[in-house]
Amino acid sequence: MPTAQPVPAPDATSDIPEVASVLRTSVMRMRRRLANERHPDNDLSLGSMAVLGALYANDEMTLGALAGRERVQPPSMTRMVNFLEEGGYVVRRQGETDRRQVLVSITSKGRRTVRKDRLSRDAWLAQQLVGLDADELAAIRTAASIMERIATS
Amino acid sequence: MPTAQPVPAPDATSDIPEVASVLRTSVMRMRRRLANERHPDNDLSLGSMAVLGALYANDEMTLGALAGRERVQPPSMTRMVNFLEEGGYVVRRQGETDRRQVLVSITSKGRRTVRKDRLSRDAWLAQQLVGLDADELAAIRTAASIMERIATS
DNA sequence: TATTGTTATACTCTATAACTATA
DNA sequence: TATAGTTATAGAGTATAACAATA
Repeated sequence: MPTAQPVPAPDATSDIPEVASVLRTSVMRMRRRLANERHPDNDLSLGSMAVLGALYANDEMTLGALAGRERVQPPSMTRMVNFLEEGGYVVRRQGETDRRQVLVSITSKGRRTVRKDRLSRDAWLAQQLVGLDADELAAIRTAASIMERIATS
Repeated sequence: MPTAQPVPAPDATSDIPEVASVLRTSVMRMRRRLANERHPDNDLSLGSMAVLGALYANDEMTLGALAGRERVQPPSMTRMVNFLEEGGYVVRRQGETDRRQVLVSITSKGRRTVRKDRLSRDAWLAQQLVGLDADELAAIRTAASIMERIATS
């Protein structure tokens, strides 16, 4: 029998498959729930709002950059930008140095929408988070950051 | 000027809107990435695999219970079960006490598929988690558990 | 020739409404 | 009448393939 030893550091590696599994499952269910809970007075899809959010932060992006950032194919981004442009949330202009490019920028209506909706569009989720303690919020923040890195890697 | 005081305990509540926002965003992107990264030799959708996983754990469930668990409407679950049944992964039988019910159970092929795929289907995600330390894995576990609770609430 | 974006088309997943069978 | 599940149908979101414009 081996001599008693300090408890070995938990082998984090051995947990990885299980963590991957629970993470994947919870992400799938969470996403569906989020899609169901979006605010009825906002006719923008979650995807469109994400695009608008990116433009809120970056002012002007090429369509390709938006597609890359949101991890959709260019035709999908064309559709989203069409929709946002029809609603007056963004404008297109032709690239100057490279005229194949389409530069998309957010309008003042788009900015207003982002600000107004940031208050309300996370309201449901925020409500679900009420009651969590600081450690739990920190865990979510850490996990979200890791997911973001994985999703955009 | 007020006397210097100990740093106040961070007001976790004030962080909630921001945490909600980053969580929502990361879930959306992560889900899309997961959908893109599923293993090519597995023709079962992520949703079908989740159903099979539930049946692996529970042996036999009604179609309604499966729909409730996966948070889809009954017609959607009918489709998934049809698909799984055609593939020989599950079988239907009529409820005994209530003959309106459809009891769905997993076949040995389904069990084999779950076992085999549990090893491979999370492989991509697990690979992304390699290198995380124990605290980070714990954070993901905590966050996943909270997401699961929220999504099924 | 290669790249950026668009158009045409089709597929997957999900929902609602109407229906059947059973309670 | 109410409930469990199915069928019919439609909508949202995404993809691939083919194309146009530009580099």
